[in-house]
Amino acid sequence: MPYSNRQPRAAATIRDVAEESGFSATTVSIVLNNAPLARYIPAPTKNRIQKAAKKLGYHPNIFAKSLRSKRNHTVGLMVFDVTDPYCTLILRGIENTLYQASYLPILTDAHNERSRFERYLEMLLERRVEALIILANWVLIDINLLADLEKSEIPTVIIGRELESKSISSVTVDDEGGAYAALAHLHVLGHRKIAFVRGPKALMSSRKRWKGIQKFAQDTGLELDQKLTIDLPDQHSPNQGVEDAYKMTEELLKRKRSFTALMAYDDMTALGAMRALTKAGVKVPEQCSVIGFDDVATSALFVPSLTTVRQPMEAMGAAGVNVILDGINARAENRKFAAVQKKLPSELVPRQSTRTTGGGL
Amino acid sequence: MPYSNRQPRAAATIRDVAEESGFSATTVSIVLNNAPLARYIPAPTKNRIQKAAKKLGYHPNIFAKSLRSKRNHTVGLMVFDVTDPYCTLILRGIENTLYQASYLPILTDAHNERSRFERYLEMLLERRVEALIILANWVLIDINLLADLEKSEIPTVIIGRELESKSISSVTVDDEGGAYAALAHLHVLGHRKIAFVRGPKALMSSRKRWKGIQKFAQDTGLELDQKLTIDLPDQHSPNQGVEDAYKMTEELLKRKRSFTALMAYDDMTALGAMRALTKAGVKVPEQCSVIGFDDVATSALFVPSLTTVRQPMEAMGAAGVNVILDGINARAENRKFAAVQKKLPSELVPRQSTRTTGGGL
DNA sequence: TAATTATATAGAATCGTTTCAATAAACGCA
DNA sequence: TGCGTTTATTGAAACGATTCTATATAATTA
Repeated sequence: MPYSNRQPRAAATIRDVAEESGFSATTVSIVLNNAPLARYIPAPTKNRIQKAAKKLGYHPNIFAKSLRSKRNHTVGLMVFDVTDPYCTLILRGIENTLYQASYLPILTDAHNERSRFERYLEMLLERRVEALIILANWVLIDINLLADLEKSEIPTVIIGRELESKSISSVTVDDEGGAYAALAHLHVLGHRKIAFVRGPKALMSSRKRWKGIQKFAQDTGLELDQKLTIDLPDQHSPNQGVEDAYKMTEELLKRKRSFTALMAYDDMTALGAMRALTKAGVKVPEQCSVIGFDDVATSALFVPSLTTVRQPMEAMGAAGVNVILDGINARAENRKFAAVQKKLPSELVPRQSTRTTGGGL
Repeated sequence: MPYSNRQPRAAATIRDVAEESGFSATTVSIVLNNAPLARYIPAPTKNRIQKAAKKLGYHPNIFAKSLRSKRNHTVGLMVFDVTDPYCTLILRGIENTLYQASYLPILTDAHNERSRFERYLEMLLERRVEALIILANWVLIDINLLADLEKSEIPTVIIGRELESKSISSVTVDDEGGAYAALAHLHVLGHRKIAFVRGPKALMSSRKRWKGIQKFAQDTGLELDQKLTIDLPDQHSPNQGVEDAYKMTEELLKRKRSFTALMAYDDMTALGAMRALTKAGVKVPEQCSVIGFDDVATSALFVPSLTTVRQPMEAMGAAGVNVILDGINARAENRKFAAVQKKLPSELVPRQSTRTTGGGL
């Protein structure tokens, strides 16, 4: 019968099972939860109770259960923008790892808005989620926001952004190393005149990547030409990322300073840059190599496919979950638990958009 | 203080607020919930209670609350594959609409696996979500699965797939009309020899789109060349979609039968086809126009950008949520509520990948 | 044999709310 | 004045589980 006009006949309670099986609610509870005392209960009793439970289609009322036990096997998941392609694989990693631990996430999306973040945080805390996973794909986390999180007093991890916090864990990729490797890749291919479309200065990851670039330059004596470097605006948002990069690259081209390779802040930026180059008649990779960062899904599909530095997104999601799971367990056992800052290695993924500077322009 | 070694001092209860304010728990409850009886409570009393609640940082225990009221303002959200780019905007629409109604979704991802679907469904029902939203981006929903859903007896909507069910609602795009419009677009541009990479036969949307194509052919006398039609395999999965389409298009090209336009089942398929065409030396759109369906994020970024039929994804998500919200409300007021099948219009988005067959091959 | 201890089960308290039913004062009006 | 409302507030029951404490029998040990 459709739910439309069904009489919501009360679901079976533990007392129904007690009655059906001929034992008390206490015994039923002990058996069904396999509580410590269950070891004193003989098999026949257990069987009868289990049979009764099955017959009645008994499912413990989770509210009652949580009310007593103060646990609900639920974590809060706050994304700053689900439509950012950077999120999806991380989401997958999170979901998958939670699944294995029989936890379920409540999904919220801050839309990169401060007020929305706060409202959602409040909602999640009211629901007494056991932990918080923040997927900080973008800017915006200022110091106060961090304070909000710290006072929440439940295990919290931020994925995708480093943090100076004693109580909040984080999982990030090795931005510095990744950028270093990317530049090394271009260098090995013979590129010396390299343009950079840097990320917004406000972003920690942007600063780290630039640090990696500087380090490589220092290590090898490569000259970083100021005139070939341009920054994305600070109020840059991930979805207009391509658009912004397009404009910045046009800007760059106007300077009439030749380069044989372009390194972009991230894949979206690289895609925008490639578009601008193509539009300007510069062939990629024949006349100019392009390299990105992240390895979002689109990068592999593009023509030419984009050489990039892969963030191990699924692994990052998984690592984040494991961190908070540790936190939850520590808490349940009344142990101490210190926040951890994990940094995962990146991986260079060479594809079609980069090649040796042979004929070059 | 970090949560690591904090004494989890009990949160304030309604009785604490009662004591602090000098009224009974009953009165506090009435005031704080603005229950009907609150109209008899004078302002000064209300103020004192509210002040006390604020002072103690009182948040009602949601488990206790749900235990009594049997409501939890939570819906189950089952996605068949989050990594499918088709999902993201729908997710956004769902999230946004739920937010406005102060509902929160529990996110689950079936990974296109039957067993995982079942396990998650069970978990969601155990948590007594008030409704179910299924984001069926892909195949796999066989008849039994539908039965699973029907017996759940809570408002349920499937987004992205039509259904013959008296108790389950659905929200879909007008596949037939969309495909009709797409073909019309090609036709207007002068294309007559048109190749089709059709979706898996098992998919309802695939069948509908083909129906739209047939209808257009019939209406205009356009000839559909069997030799220019090829099907994606049934066990097609969204992420290998591009790969599959690539192979299928190569297959098609081997037939050595000329065509000036190619219509793909969806955007991913179109992207794969474009790649194969480019690889084979066929220029898009100069020598061959390509059109997709869906308008996933990547389509606008591609070079050339992909002409496609946009599904109003955010609107679909929103519509789905509104359907189940109606169901929830009907249920709360003990009204009847019939499942609805909504079909939203699509929109043609002309971009660079299609043009008139002027010089053509 | 008596005193323990292990086994098997149940009654009652508890978790923190909401809500039913009750009570008492103040008010309106015949 | 008296009686029915309206206003203002509360104690106690209920929601459905878990768990503490108690009890009775059986088995073991001194």
